[in-house]
Amino acid sequence: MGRPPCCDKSNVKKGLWTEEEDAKILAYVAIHGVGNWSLIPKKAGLNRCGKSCRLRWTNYLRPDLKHDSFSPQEEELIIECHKIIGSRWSSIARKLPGRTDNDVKNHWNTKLKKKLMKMGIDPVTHKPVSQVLSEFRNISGHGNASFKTEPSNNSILTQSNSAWEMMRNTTTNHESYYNSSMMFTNSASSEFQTTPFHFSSHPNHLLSGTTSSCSSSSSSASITQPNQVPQTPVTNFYWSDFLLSDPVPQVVGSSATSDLTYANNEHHFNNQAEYTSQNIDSKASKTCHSASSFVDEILDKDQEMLSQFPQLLNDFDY
DNA sequence: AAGTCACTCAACCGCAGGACG
DNA sequence: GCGTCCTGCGGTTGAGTGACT
Repeated sequence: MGRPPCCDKSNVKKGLWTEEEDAKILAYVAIHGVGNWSLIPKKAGLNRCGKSCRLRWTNYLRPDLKHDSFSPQEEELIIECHKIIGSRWSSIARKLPGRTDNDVKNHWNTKLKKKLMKMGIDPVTHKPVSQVLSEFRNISGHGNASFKTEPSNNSILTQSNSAWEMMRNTTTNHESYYNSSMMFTNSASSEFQTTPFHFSSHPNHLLSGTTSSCSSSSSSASITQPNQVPQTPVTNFYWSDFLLSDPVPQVVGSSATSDLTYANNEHHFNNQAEYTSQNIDSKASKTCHSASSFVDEILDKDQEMLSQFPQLLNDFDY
């Protein structure tokens, strides 16, 4: 049976909105306010689905919306928020007054993702692509011929896409992978970490739109070059090493650690976003003591699974 | 000038969760 | 506890447009 449609699809108009339709919604909302969108089309004299009306209002007609392009500061905040909470566009949009989740999502998919990939940063893990590729070779055992090609400057995007696709294909449920990744501390995997990016200490350096910003990075932004072998050799594979290296920008000179509650604690995320924008060292001492044992348990399970199902590693077919 | 391609973004779709009776 | 309705959300689609051949 399934869920009944929200409206008679065959009798409602679809597609782009006309000025006249916009005017009808605006006029109705001005008098009655928003709410009960299923009734609004009828009351406002629109041949549209209520859901469509709500979307048009929230994404375009709302008076508090900005319609200009994203500023570098907004872009940096999106990237930082995405690093922390992933593709929770509505939460990210709440950090950007006048922007909708649809705006943020579109901007990420069309601009920011490509910018990061051009800079050699995997947009999913926010880690250097070379590191992701290097680690992935360890998943597949002793490497695979298709990934042994030497990356050139011209192949950064291709390499990035490869890394991205590998992550997607390897994870049966990408969202669960991502959510679980948010729950980890970096403490257990710090042995294999490269130096994290410091967004806040270098405003806009990520967003200059050129790869030169990457190559000219200072000591505080020591991202691994796309065509460069990671400085820290990866000798073993750990799932935890695929996870975000640090959900918050690391404070130089401190032992800032992450927190287990990022993914599920909006309040905490708000604090972190403010923290990010202000670059203050207020949470450096906030430590989660259960994190290591949690990661250890995951790793133990991982080893257990591999010992029981060794053929899993052989099943990858790239 | 015409055709093709790539990109952007508004809009759609289906699912999940909360409120309510 | 269950069903229905409404709203919010994230992923995806496709029309429009400009760049390129």
